[in-house]
Amino acid sequence: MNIGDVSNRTGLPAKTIRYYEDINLIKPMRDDNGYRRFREQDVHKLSFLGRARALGFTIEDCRTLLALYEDETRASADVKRIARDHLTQIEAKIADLNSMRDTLGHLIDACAGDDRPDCPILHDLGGKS
Amino acid sequence: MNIGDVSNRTGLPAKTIRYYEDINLIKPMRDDNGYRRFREQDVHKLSFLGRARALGFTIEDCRTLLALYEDETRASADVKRIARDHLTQIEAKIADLNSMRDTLGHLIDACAGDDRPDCPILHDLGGKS
DNA sequence: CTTGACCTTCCCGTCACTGGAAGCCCCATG
DNA sequence: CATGGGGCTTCCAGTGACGGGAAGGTCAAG
Repeated sequence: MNIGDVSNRTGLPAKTIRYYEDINLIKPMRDDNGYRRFREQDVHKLSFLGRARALGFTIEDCRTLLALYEDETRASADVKRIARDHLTQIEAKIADLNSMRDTLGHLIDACAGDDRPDCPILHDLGGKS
Repeated sequence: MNIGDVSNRTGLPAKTIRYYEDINLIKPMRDDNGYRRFREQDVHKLSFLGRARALGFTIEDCRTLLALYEDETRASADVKRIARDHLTQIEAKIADLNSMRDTLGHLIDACAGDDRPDCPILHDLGGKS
């Protein structure tokens, strides 16, 4: 299977697949013409990576998770710890964004949005004094 | 005022202040020894930028907002549009993160987190088949 | 034989900084 | 007057996770 087929099957851009090879997440074979040749095993790994990335795990987390996935003697506690740490990060980000959304929402509501210059948004950014 | 004082007063790292000069957000004077000399006006602009960045506006948004801030003939509608667009982005990000949090939360709850290898998190990442 | 779709590598750009090196400037102390 | 330490300068490189695009090799169809 060539990279285009793998891209179609996994939904990952070819660029991303090459990148994952660059950083040693996958090691596809090579044909005589230099083309990458992917086995089912590679496609499976890439699908795994796609799903892990979609859950927001960093590439380094993905690397670790993939290693655990392939380690029959893993402890699920190790996986759970990574996931929990990541969840904590996500929740922190959500909190940040919620705070921004609230502030911004109030300012937008207070702004007339017409052709006059008076603007509570700019007033707030300029200092609450 | 030197960059260190401005950093203390605005809370922005000196590196960031230099960067903002590099990209023409501010134009501090220079002393004979080459040191940047900041006026109150510069400090005020930097505080504005710090608050706008804290609300998650991109640098380019900040540039536009600063220009509007200094334009007495602005229309508040222009400001409001930028803010609303940004709010939309924030809400999209929050939705993404909430979805990640929910999925991840369920998986974490389902994972024993002990020394056995069975792990619903990895199982899910490996494909729901 | 040519066209056009794939594939390859390589390098630069993204965004908003951050770290660090090498070197100048200024003030206080011995 | 020398020295030491902190502050300032510029410049270069790295971050994360790719994406764009150039230059060129490969392959199957018409």
